[in-house]
Amino acid sequence: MSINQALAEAFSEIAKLTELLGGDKFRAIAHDKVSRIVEGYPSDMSTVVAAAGIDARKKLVEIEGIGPKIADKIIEFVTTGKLKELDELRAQVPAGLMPLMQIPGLGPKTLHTLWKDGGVENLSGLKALIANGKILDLPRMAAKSVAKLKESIALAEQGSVRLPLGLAMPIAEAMVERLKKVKGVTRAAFAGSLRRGKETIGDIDILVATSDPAKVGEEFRGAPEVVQVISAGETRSSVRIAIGKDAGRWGTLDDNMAGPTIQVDLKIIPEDSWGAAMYYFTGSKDHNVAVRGRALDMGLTLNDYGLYKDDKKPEPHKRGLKPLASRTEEDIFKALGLTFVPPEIRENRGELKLKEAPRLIEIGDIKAELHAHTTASDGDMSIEELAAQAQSRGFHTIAVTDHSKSSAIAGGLSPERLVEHIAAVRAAAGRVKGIAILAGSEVDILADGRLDYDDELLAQLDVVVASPHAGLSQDPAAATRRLIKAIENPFVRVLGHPTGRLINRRAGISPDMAEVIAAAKQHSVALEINAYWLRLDLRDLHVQMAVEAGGMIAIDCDVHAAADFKSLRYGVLTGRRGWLRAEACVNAWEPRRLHGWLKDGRGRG
DNA sequence: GCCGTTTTCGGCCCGACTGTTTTCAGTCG
Repeated sequence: MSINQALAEAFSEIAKLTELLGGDKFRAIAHDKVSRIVEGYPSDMSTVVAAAGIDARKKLVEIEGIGPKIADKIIEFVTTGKLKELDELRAQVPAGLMPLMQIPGLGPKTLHTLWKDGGVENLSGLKALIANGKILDLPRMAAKSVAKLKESIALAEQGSVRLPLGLAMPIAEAMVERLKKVKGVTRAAFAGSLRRGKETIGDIDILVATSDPAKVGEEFRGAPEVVQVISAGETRSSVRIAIGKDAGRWGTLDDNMAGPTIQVDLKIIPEDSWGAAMYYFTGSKDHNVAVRGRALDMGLTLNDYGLYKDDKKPEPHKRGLKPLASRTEEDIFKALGLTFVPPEIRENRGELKLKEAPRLIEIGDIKAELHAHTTASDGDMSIEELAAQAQSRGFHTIAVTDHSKSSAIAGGLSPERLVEHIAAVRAAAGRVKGIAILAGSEVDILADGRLDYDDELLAQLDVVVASPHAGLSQDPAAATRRLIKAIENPFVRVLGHPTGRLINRRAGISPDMAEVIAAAKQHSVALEINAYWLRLDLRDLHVQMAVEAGGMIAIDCDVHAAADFKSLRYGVLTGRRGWLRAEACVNAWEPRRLHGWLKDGRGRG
């Protein structure tokens, strides 16, 4: 786990413990906010502290949301690996109590009561209190609440993990399409972290504008995959749906891939408030809080119905007040004097200070695929089928990059077979017109950083994608050396799925990304965003680091079958989350520039 | 615990839904 991740978890735990102990709510919120800030911070906090030396405290306080006390805690954590405050808080709470906060509907107040008045110290204690009926003696605990709690416990015991983007997106799109067909519906769309393109999704938010809210609600809650109706109001409903078990290329989901259910929220939106609602429910939370703070500073108030003059009274939309903006997201940004920013970068990481709308990479910009497999290794298309698929997507270049010899399980090519394969690719390139077919290889980076073929063989290739496949549990320092050594090989142009992580399955290696990015820039190597939704590697934060450092990015689908080209959208979303522009993405370059760079490393304009 | 061209103290985003209540607390997003 990265230091930032560890810090984020520590601050989040402090927030939860503070709430549970009945401490200051806003103190808890402040820690929770810092948890998200640290988690999303592009450089390691240990690096920040070390680089600033004696000025570490001053440096940290410059980060919005971090004050002197939090700064000291960060310094304490990165220097000692511990937080005294956290240890003290933990000592006050039974260890078995904290996991109960995962139970939906069970918040800090209720848990506090269960603990102090009901004597509950862990899950079995809670179950016993329910079983013997004594839970009914506690305040605000009657039959319905208890029944709901029992149901929630059962769901929590099944475990839940965030759903990978590539599984959530098709589910949401299918639901939106179905709701669009309901009579009276004028608009339907998904919002939330899915719209922002996050790599994993906690729940799906669907917004609908309709003349018949009741009918949409019924349709939504009555869908065949619904396993639980959590709430059912006039304008909002929440359900849990079962998730299909098809996890794409790599077969059936294992238990860590996805919870058996995911929550889906439906919001019925007045047509006039569509933009305000989309903005509100797209988030992120921290972006929303920052924007609404700005609104308040301007004497305005923003909710999911619109932007209103602030008269210090709640629910302006119910009192007949006319909003200053509400119909489109653009209207709201404009009325607040902000530059419109697309959903993917609404994370309160500097986007609100932009003077000009960023032109981020789009799917239509991608004109080349540099990472694809054929039947020669573990793909299921021939060279020409692959080329035809790429051509049908309007690409000018497709690189054939089958596995190297060490990836035996993926049918990696021996040096002799690679020589034959190169000839086959060149022959196909001669026959197929209208697209450049390049001879390449996805070469394993061995654990010590050596490549799987020698340089004489690599020299015969048009494209070398170097990727780590095995030895993914090595320590960060070794991983950093490994990747940098591969980058330094003069024939390498793309570093494929740099960490080897698989979302919800394995962490992969944790190299010092700043060093890897600097080396890649120096040697004119592009870092890949592997678009396959299980990988999304580089991840968004590292893309942003690379972009800020002036590095190059490749977005590749790691094609094994024709359907894999559809992953491109997830790679592009990840790029956009990292503020990537077409200029820095080699797949968006014109043929001459791309091929020139592949040949001699000089492609940067 | 953080933050500040109305504030260095007193705020801190805002509303829907539920269940237990007779007017609201708790949870969630």
